Amino acid sequence: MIKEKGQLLLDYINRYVSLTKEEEELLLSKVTYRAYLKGQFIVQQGDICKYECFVLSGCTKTSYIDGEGQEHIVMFSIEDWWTADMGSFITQTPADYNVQCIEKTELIMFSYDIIEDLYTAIPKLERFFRQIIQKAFVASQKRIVRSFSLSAKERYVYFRNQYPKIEQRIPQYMIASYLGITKEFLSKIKSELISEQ
Amino acid sequence: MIKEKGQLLLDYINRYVSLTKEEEELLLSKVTYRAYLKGQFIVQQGDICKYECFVLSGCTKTSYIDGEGQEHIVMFSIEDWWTADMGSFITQTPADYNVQCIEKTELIMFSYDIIEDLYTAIPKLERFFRQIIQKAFVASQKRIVRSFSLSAKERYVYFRNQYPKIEQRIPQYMIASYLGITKEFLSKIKSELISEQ
DNA sequence: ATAAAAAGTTAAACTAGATTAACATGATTT
DNA sequence: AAATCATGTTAATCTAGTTTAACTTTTTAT
Repeated sequence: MIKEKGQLLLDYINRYVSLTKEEEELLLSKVTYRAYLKGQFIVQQGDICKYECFVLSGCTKTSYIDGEGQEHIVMFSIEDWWTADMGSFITQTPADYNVQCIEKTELIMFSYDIIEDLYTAIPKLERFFRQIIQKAFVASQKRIVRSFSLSAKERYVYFRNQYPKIEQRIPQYMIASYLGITKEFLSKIKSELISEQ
Repeated sequence: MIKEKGQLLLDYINRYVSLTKEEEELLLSKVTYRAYLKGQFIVQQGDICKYECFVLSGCTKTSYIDGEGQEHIVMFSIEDWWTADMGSFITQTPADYNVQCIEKTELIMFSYDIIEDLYTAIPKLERFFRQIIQKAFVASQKRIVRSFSLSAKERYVYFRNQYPKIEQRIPQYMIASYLGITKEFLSKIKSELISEQ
């Protein structure tokens, strides 16, 4: 299974660094393939997050339940992206977030216990992860900027343009949560956008 | 100069990885010490950001000027932290942010042209930067969560508790900008907090 | 096919925070 | 010491987005 599915991961990694055949084999021998059903949790708030996961197919949401029991979605992860509670993973302390599948989702999982060995055996992976985390950090900073320099409507239009494929696959109330607004207000925004042209 | 000032940087790095004496010397021979005056810019919106900077002393703000000419502060960096426009640095494209000193500030600068050589010569640095960027990413995600699950007053109280030292050093209108509110509203929040007890 | 549950819509009343504007205090320069 | 400029305050008015609640549409399960 991992042989067959692993190629997608290798292709992805090789966009950043070039692994030798031996390194590729070693890597695939250390990671785990797993499929989750829609609704299943990869991480639950309070768990110790044991895995960094590469998404082969499907979609997950990373969310936070606040004091009033309200869910706030922090990110979606689709094919060719990563999912985990990074904070919990790197410190091995209880997770702040839930990671839940909103479609049937296939993952390749890097466990905490083996990732250090992998870094030692394949130093290029350290570079690879540094690069993708740098990109994730930059994206996260840009999201903060958008959250205070754009109105809700502008953020929605930005989201729709940036992630046209995601929008089709996700219920609207989750998009509202990701944008930091209520589902009612998103509904209003959408009807305004329609009547605008 | 770098000999004398560099020890702070080495101490910081050695909290994450252990460098040999030779690696320490090589590192210090490749980086640059520089002092900026209050008000000077390290990066200006539109520049290509050439340096990742470690802050030895002083304080910088990283901010964004929006379409209406409003400044939005994305982060402050003080002693023992980093400053740059990471997005511009990693892609060598024009910066979205200004990085400006709000005090006299001493830096150690890692230039884009030498950092790749350093990674090659000292692979441990790759690990070091991976680790600090992971931490920065986690902090950035947490800030997004706070921005939509806390009120302005709660965010201010959080900031005050989290960064008591920074608050004293920074004009209030910059704190308001960082919190994503107007200076007038922060003023109101402060007077409410005083009358509350 | 039907019922039940989940997701989306609309509209009225409300509130956190913005805007405007006038004033107060403090710091810097001459 | 006065003048200027940057920073901070207060209060009235306004608005983007929330809340509540009733209703409609779509999806899922039986």
